[in-house]
Amino acid sequence: MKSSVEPLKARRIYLLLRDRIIAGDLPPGGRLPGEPALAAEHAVSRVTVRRALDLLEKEGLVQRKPGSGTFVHDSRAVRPIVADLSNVLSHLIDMGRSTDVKLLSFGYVAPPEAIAESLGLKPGERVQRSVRVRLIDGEPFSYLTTHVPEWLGLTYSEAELAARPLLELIERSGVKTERATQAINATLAGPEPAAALDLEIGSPLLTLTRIVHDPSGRGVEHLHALYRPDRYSFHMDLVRIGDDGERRWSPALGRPRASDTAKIDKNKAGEKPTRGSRAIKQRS
Amino acid sequence: MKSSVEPLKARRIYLLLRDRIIAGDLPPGGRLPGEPALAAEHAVSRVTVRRALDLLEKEGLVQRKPGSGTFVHDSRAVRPIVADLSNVLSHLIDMGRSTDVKLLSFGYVAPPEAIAESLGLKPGERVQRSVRVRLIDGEPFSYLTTHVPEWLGLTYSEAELAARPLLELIERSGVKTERATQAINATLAGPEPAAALDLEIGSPLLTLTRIVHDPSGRGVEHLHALYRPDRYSFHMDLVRIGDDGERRWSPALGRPRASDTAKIDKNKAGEKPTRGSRAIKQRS
DNA sequence: CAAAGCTGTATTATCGATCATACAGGTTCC
DNA sequence: GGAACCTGTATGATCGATAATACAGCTTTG
Repeated sequence: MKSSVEPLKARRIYLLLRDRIIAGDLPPGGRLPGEPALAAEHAVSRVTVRRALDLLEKEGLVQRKPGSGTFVHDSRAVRPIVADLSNVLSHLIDMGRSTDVKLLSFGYVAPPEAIAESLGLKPGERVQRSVRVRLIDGEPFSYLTTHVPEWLGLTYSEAELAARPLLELIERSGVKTERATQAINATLAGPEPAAALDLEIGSPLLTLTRIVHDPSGRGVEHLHALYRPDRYSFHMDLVRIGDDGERRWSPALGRPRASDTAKIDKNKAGEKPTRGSRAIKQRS
Repeated sequence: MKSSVEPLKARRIYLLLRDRIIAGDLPPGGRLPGEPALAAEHAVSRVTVRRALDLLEKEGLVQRKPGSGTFVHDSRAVRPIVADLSNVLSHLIDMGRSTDVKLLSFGYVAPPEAIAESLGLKPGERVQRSVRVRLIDGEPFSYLTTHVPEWLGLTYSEAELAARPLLELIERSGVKTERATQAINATLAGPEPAAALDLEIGSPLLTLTRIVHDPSGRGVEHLHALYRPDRYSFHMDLVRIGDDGERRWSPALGRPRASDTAKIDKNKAGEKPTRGSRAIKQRS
């Protein structure tokens, strides 16, 4: 299998430029540095820069004008979904966007040690492992791997997992969930997540690891979520707390404010604002 | 300038394996899949897998035993620093670790449009831009770019910025800061952050963008922070809120608990990804 | 108009990552 | 002991991304 050697320097430049565009660092409509300048900046040949720009153009992020320059295309194509800290997407649903879940894998396995430890399992105990992909408007944006102790996983079926939020199933079994800890980090896309999220291997991803505990402190769910950063990000409002000598911030609680939800998806179908429709809150 | 073509497939596999090890997916002390298996899994030749393992071994993350296998080195290598939501590092300092700040760049410039907008600046207004790197125990872990309206930036000197927290300087000028919004995301390291954080270009990074407002809602600081995910991550405790039909989480307030702070970075692992000089050959 | 800068296009050459293959020598386990 | 793993090592060939260079045609600017 000879397979292809991918254009990696070029792709990297593509990704970097793409990031800057999405981040708004390069103003929409503005001109980016000339090809020779970019070549020098990244210490590559102009040919390579050219290939990166080809990709950007093919994705519609950029428009080239011969003799003039290369410009950031106005229609800001990609704006991330906004989620608050608790990872709630309900306001998305309120806005009439459809989310969907695909179950990629389901089964009972021996857990990796780190997961066994975080769930407080005894050696030898097995877990239910599931991998799901969440879509919004048909596009995948998150890749969820969950591990649940076997005794708990057996209280629901594969079909139920595909259809209903895991947390709901857990509670249905009588387990109370009141506390959780989570960590947010970044990583690179491996082969499976890349395929599921429609990304290149090596693309950056946001990660969220959450461990849910029942009132006794026992771990009942281990969630590992990977998010496409161009389609998802965490937002939060902060307020100052502590005495004025102390420079501390604290998350502002309460429902997402109007200004937050307003940021969602600017140009995509300016639907009616906040229809109090029924909620199919899907979440994990 | 021919310069080198980097071993990119190999490096990618290296990064992916490294991630899995750090994440604890591959249990410390455990054996990883054989070289032929890894080669098949990533659809590359064994030689390439080998190169990835060479890097892991050189960093001490892995130990190879001829005839037996390749094992995850026990000394739990790199534990990220834990920060709570408000991005407070004070507990680190409490623990006797030394943090340091290096000022890389300081000046007054015309802001990118996105920043001007977020700070609510009038067209033509200039901003003070600074780039700083934060170190812990001598190792860089975050790359901070701040933009402050010119009128505010002029109230302190470059030397003061290098020595004192920006927020303190802002308050000293009489501006009150009570609210902020922030977003967390992921991206890839560009040339400058990569150099400053001692990373390869294309490494994954955690990003934090925070905009601080004064009581009138005027933006007074735009902070863009990049974090090395192997040295820094966000942690938080969550509690359930809402009526029981509602599956919502809310961050638990209060100071970081002991169990959190205990997780901080155990032993420092070494060696930057060596990879020769190449690259940053600025030829402006 | 003319200079300067830009993108489009073409050609040639190089170099190194990667592949495919083979064999040596150690370990594990039955 | 011996089969079946594993890592270590060596080899030659390939192939494609990248570099270097040159020139065309267009646009902008003074």
